[in-house]
Amino acid sequence: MKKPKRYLITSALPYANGPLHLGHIAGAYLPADIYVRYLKLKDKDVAFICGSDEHGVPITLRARKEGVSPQVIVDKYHKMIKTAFSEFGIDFDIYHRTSSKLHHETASDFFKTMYEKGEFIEKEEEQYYDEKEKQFLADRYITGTCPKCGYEEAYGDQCEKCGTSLSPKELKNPTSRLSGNSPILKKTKHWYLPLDKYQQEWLEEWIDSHKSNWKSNVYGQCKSWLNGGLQPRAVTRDLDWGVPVPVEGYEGKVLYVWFDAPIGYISATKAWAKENNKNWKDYWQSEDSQLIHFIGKDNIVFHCLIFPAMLKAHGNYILPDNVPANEFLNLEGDKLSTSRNWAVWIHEYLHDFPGKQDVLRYTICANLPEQKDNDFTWKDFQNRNNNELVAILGNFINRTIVLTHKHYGGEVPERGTLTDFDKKTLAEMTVIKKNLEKSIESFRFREAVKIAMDLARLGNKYLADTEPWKVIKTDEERVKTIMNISIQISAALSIIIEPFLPFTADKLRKFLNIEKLNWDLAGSDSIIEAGHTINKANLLFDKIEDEAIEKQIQKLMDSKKANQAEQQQAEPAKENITFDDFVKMDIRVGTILEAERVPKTDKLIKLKIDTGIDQRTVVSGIAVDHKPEDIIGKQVSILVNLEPRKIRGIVSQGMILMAEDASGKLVFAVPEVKTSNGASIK
RNA sequence: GGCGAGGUAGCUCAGCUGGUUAGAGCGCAUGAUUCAUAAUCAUGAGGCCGGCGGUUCAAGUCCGCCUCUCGCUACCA
Repeated sequence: MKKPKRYLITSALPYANGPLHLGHIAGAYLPADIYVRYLKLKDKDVAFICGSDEHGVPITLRARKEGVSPQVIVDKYHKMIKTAFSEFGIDFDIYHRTSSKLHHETASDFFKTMYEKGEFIEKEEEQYYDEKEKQFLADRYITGTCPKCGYEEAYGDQCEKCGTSLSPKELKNPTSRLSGNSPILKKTKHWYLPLDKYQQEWLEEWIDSHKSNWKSNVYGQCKSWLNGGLQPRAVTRDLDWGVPVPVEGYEGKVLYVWFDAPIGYISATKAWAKENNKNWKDYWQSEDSQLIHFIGKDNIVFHCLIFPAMLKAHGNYILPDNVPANEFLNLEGDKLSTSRNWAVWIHEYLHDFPGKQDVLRYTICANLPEQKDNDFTWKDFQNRNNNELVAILGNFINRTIVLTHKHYGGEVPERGTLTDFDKKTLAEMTVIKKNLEKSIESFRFREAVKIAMDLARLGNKYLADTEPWKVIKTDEERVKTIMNISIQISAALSIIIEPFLPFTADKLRKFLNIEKLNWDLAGSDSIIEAGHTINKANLLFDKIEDEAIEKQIQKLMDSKKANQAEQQQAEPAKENITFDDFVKMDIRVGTILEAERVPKTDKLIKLKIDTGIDQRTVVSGIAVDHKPEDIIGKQVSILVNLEPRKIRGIVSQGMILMAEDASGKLVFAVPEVKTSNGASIK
């Protein structure tokens, strides 16, 4: 493949609804930053683009809950996220935002072009409308009684109590969360992106063409979606927070956030180009540019299927050359979770470990979930620091600088005749540089960072084998050569660690008293000339003691405890009902006569129950905790006058009463001693 | 249940289109060494490459079945 003239690198836009954590960094930001720093060291023309995704319903809901405008929410998190990135050394060329005017214009124009080309399908449907607030209601803006479990606070898209996904029209007694009134059904028009059509026309073929150069997890995910058959996807929705739909007569509609967010890459590029006297079209609309999206696996469908479909439908745009999505990073064996506070927050890390950005960058990089989910532990963080950064890299630099000062007052000595071992070592440097390039260019960053450390290992080995501290007593000339070469290795290190450890590289350059050097110099055997004076060194890395690590682990244990406490807290009682309401329920004692798993389901068991009144079939979602053969003959409590319901094609007549704890474990609610079938429970 | 990704040394992972005694880092053991933050260097121990069957002269690598983990999805009143 021909070399691209310029690179357009994007990292997933973080949602401006919470702070950044470890998982974000590992997924989309650190790999991108490493890649970009590498390209820039090679003097490539690169635009590294990111920004906050500031639209969408969760932000409006949070705003409403906190009694402020959505803008206040996004301003807060945008600033927080931007600061965290910048302090952590994730060096975007621009960190833009989708609430900006430029973005609104860009997204609006993008839609308009597609609209005028007739790319969209129009559909008119009935949707709930709040007459008082004069607006259509997004799914999350409607609550009502869940048709399945009777929970009264179910949302329009999902019942939080029973987990069922719903559509607003299924809710009983729908209520607007805006005004508290009952909404009415009103016709509304929306535009859809015909992904099914694109799939047939070119999308599937295009994905297939990337089978060999995309990562298997990425390609596999795409195929999974394509096999399921893509469906037209609504581009617009009725909401007041977002980019307004630029069609006359359709005020009060905005672009769906999935549509407007990726356009954020384009608007951010425009903003950057303007500030830097560049032409944004060179990056987005020129075939000799290469577009790469760095994302986490949750974003694969948007960046590999939907956004390319948008770009192609719009016309003129290039499509991504690669989408190196990472899997997920876990923390101490558990999934990262914002709501459960199971995370390492970047702003907290920066506070707890000042000046140690590179230690975390290194640990994350060495553990990047490139092929599969991976685990971050604080113990590993400490080990990586103490046994690798301190012992191998920091130590080599320190040895070299101390020796140079001890014998030569900090002046780089002349090199004499090279021995075979010298030559071999210098040749090895070149090999390391080449391997490193190969790894980075194929997005294998954990391998890359290991190779970079190999250069420091090479340095330590060189010193151990040449023993300058011994040779100085017998052959002073020889030691000059040894130290000269050690200095060259140190200088090469200052270059090749820059993508991974930019803060350390900077420190090292100060020790060596040099400027930032071009990548290709790393393969040279004389980066620093003899006679150059280096500075005195302090330490590149400090040891991290057990206490610091224990403190972090304790922090996590505390949030685990807090979560458990929250889980154990019983839910508040439901609204009072009358005795009449209660007696409407006919609960009986019954005996399980037969039990068998419902095929092709995980949870369902089909039961035959003797209720005393009759024998009937009940389907129950208990297979996770109970085996069919264990429960035959068991007495249970059964609600017998529940409306029959078809589940997986089987008519279920009634409901077995179960006690469910916070973890979801189910146990039977049964009579204390055996009693007769049909006995009434009241 | 369907789809996708994984299951390789104590731990974290490489092993590309099948080819000589299966690799790395950390950890562990032994030895060497002192310029260096008790850091470094060398050597070594440690693997029925999740299980079973098949294709092949040859399989960690290809095919089938099973099993476990993760994700998406269906199901749960």
